[in-house]
Amino acid sequence: MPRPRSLTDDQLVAAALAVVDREGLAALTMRAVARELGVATMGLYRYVADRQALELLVVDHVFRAVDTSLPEAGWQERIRVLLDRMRVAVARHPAVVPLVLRHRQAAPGSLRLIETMLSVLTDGGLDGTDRVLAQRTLIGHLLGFLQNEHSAALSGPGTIVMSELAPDDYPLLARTAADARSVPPDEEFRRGLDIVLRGLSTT
Amino acid sequence: MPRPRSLTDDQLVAAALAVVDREGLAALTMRAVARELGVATMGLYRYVADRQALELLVVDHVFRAVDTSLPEAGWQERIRVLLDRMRVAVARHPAVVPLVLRHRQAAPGSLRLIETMLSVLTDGGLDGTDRVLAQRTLIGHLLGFLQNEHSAALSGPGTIVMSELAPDDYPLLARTAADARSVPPDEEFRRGLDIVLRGLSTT
DNA sequence: CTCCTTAGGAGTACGAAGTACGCTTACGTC
DNA sequence: GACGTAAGCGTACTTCGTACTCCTAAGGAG
Repeated sequence: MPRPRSLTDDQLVAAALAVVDREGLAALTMRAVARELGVATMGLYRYVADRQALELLVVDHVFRAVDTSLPEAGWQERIRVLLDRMRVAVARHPAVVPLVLRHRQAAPGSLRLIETMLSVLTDGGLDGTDRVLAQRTLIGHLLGFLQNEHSAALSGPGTIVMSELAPDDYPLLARTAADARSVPPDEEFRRGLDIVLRGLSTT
Repeated sequence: MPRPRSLTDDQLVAAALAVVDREGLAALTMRAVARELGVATMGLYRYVADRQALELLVVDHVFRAVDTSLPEAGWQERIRVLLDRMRVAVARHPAVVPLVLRHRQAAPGSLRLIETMLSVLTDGGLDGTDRVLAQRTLIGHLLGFLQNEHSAALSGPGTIVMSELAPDDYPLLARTAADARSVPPDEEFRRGLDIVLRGLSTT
């Protein structure tokens, strides 16, 4: 009956991601997104309650992009595939990592992923608090990895600085930082996840 | 020769923590900290370059409070003790978790902790990229746990909401969330860390 | 004891960001 | 073709971080 809305959620998210990908997370302001859409600043408030709601839309979109169909394989391999897809989905927009950490619990799209993870873990013979712990540990590992990667990538500047620290004060740190520079993110994630999965298997 | 500074770093940090503990992280503004110290807002800039520097002081203080002397025990047990001390140090000021995540790499006090961790891992027979991965995985686990705990504690409101989801749509999630409510944070951390340590041992 | 150096301290002000509020306008239905 | 409901816009207020300026006072050197 009334005038139909002229912007879809997808358009909002696309505009927000465009701003973030181009200018970084700090540039994600209501004004910037509105400008990106060719709309007045306050026009955005027709579609989202506030800035948090906009951020949540973005995070939800990232999670929804993850395919939850899994191959026929052992449960560890299926967990590996699922978590790696999540990692890759976030890595497509590196600057949104802090948003993902802040809003993942409130994003409906993440519930589907958790449910899928739980079904795989159940398949692996886990239940009760063991299943709770396994799921939390796996998600925690992903969150920790994203955080690590975002603020201190192994092959990034922080590692270089550490590798140049006075070896007298921090002998192992300087040495280890040098070793670290050759480990790419996907290898770091895969091998780290293998450690966790090994721990889950040998209960 | 000139007038000595009248505020110590410790006083700055104490004021900032007082504000954060009392009113939450969002209340941590230059104005609020200055008021807490009985000083003009701009007076703070005599002691810190900007707000980031103040946050860094806080994070560094949290890390410095961690005792790095370790008991005579197996390397896994020493790792457990060290990481649990880090967890407890942060848990004393729950609202600073986001600050810790943002600034840990830049806080000098964390270097000492990393160095200690590396020495224990070396004792456990790890070196090269294995040592890199072990250290990253353990720190990642801590960061992930802190993040989990901060934004979605197992015994918190988010879990309750999930346990009340439509069991038809999310059967495992609703069930698992109900199981989760009985797991206290320290148990979650200990058992999660055990999983990782098991994975590190059975290489 | 006095003076000089230098930091401490206060106040003002500006730009950026979130967002409340009220007016105008366009769409879909009768 | 008229009307009612939202859409869309512009203005303005509030809260922050922080640059700038001026004044004060501490404390050592003579």
